[in-house]
Amino acid sequence: MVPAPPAPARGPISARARAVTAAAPYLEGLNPEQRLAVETLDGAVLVLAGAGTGKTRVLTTRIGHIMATGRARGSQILAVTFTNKAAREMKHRIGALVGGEVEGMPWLGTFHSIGVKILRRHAELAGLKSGFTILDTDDQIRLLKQVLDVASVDKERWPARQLAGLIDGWKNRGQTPDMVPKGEAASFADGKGGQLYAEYQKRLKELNAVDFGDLLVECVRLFREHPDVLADYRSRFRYILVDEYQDTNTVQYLWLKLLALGRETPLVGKAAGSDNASPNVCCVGDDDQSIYGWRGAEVDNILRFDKDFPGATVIRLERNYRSTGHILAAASHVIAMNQGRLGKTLFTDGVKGEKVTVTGVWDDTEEARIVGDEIERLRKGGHKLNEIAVLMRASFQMRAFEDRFITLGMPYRVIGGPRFYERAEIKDAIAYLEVVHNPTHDLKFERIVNVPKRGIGDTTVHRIIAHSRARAIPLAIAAAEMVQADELSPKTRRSLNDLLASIERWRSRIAGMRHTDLAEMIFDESGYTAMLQADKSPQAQSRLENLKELVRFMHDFDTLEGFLEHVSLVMDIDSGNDGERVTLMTLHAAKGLEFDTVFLPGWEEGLFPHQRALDESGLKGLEEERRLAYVGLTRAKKRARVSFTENRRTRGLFQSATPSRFVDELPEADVEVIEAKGPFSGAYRSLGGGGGAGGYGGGSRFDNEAFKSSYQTPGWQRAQQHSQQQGSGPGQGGHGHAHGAGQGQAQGRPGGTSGSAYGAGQTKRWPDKGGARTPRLIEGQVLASSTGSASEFKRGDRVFHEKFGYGAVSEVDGNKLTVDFEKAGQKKVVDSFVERG
DNA sequence: CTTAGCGGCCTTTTT
DNA sequence: GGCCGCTAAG
Repeated sequence: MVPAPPAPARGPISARARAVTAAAPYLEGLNPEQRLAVETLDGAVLVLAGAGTGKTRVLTTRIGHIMATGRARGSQILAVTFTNKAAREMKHRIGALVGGEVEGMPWLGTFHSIGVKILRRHAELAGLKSGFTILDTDDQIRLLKQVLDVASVDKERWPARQLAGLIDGWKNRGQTPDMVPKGEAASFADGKGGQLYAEYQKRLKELNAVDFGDLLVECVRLFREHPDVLADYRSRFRYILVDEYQDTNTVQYLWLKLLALGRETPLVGKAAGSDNASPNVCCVGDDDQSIYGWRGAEVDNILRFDKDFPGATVIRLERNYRSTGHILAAASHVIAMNQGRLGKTLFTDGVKGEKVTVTGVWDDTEEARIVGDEIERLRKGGHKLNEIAVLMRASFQMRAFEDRFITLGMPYRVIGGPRFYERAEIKDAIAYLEVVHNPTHDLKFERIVNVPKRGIGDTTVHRIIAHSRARAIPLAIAAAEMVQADELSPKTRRSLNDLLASIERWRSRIAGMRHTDLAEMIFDESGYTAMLQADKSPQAQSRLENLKELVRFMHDFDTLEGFLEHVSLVMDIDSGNDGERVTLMTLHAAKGLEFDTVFLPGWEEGLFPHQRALDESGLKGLEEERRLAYVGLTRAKKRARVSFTENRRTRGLFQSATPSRFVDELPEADVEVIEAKGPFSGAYRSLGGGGGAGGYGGGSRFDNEAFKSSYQTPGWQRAQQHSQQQGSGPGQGGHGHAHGAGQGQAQGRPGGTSGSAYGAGQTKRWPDKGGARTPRLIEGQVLASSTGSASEFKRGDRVFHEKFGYGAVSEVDGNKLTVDFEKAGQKKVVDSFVERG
């Protein structure tokens, strides 16, 4: 049911608020709805903020307003976000608003960071010691493996990962081992699922550790079991604000309800306003942008807000300040196909702007090519590369774009690859630091005990673990005891002893030297740096760089301890990633961002909507996929470019694809069909042309029939011939090597190489250079022959490339090089992307 | 203890 | 087609 439109602010509240307004410049420039959202301070408020309607501004202004009106001090406001990034942004903006640092808001943070804060204060009540450690996903898996071992579960059939997923899911729903539904608990390891979960929790307690899920589950338990503690927080938090409410999962929801209402169920049938606990809770979100159902988010939370908080004020922000008319209309039309939504109608006063374009192409290579060409064109027209993004459904799609951009010399950055703290070398490094800081951190100890390899293998580790279990002591102590005894072979014994001695030695230096120097010392003396230096693989270099980056980052902290506390929670680093670059990322990663021009490739059935979402979640899954389409479109300020391929390469082989149903859901009036200008566009062109001008003659414009028939056209056949020639042609064969998805290259190239090395205006375009020089046109080659400047490299030079590693130059053409990479095969690259190897 | 080779998996991802 | 994780051989 769609809640009634918001009633205007009433009585004394508005009067009071208005009185303030005169002296509150921050309220100026807000539209009426935004202002209402800022000024409705009493009771529960749900702000439905459509894409680009000024959500963050409302949230931050509201906080500023609460403080400015003296209703509460910063320390009495609880403001939760999902990501550290969002928390940072909010802090920053409130700071700008209030003028000054936001030291006064200790309770602004992520659900998890606030959860830790609360748990640390009452650790004993939660059955923990105050210095408990927080396990990351890696530690979690490690621990689960041990649990599976002890229970002698076949790890082949029942991987620890899967159990981790299940436990995560249970924790997301706030279920402790005894609360897990029997059927579900039985679904793992022949009915042992529940037991294993219980065992895992027991081990966590023994280790004085919690995982991410526990930060909330344990908090909820604390609140339930200790009403006095809950009451304390309830009186402390006069105002509660929640960002991205549509993304909350069940524990977060319970957590909030306990804090806001003091109980988990709303008063049924009671007059809402009479509840003098008066939860001043304000949730901001957009049901249409709920795209995290698969990791436990419950859209229902936002859909039933007014049932949880009877009498809640619902305010809709529908005035969009981001996108031009056609884009907004297209997005709205698509999202309107969804059933379960609260319903909003976004509008804009701005210009209609350009229509959303739809282009069908032959395959992913051509798709990347037309996108690259268009970006080239836009850049020449003065478009900022930072204002361009390519948003895709799945990360494997990025490959084609990266390849193409490298060929073009187009600077790009990838967001959402493996993040900094997820890289193996960083985890190793942090594990060392953690062990030095706290030698009883068993999982970290286990991680580094044989990295770099020092002859302490699985058997030894297992014996240490067994010993530590038997005596209920930490691994490091167990190891020390075993070194004293004659348990181990002399070699192992010595090696282990050296390690333990080193740890002690480093530990004794904590107080005496700068933590950054200590870190360097540790990486050096442990042999870790030496290991990377000895590593000839192409990634080793950037790994060393990452370590340096880590040490640089440590400078921001005063102590080792401070640094470690930070990283256990914040798996994120703000690295200077500046410079003009095109952004490549997934649709998920794009939520909350905006760009002038947005490319949306891969709109094909099976990929988007993703087949798996459909199979596993049916209509619900489809609607979430549709919301993803909505999120994608609404990222665009001025230009949105949708494309789909007719042939998608999956698992190495080509499969013909059908355009996404979402393409058909775009409203005719706001869309323009564009022909691909490449040589492979025959099929689509025939469709667009054959279907009548515009191609919108009712029914599906892109359905299978149309495509089937187009397969007979000359264009298609030509294209097919082409692709066959290409497939076997030189320079194409290299496709598919060495991408090493996520090998620390996630940032694209490091600074230094500049896109400007690639002279604009020198590019000759398809297809004018036809068969004159080569019978087959191989992409990249035309470009390769067209640049004037001579390269500093010559045939036979050995070079190093950030992404492809080492190789030898086999051909030089202007500033384009053909290089035979040792690992990656033959690639064409721009010389500015390589250095002498 | 290390390394090579084989088999299974393959959407999205924060804390 | 490629990567990760595990197992079995050296």
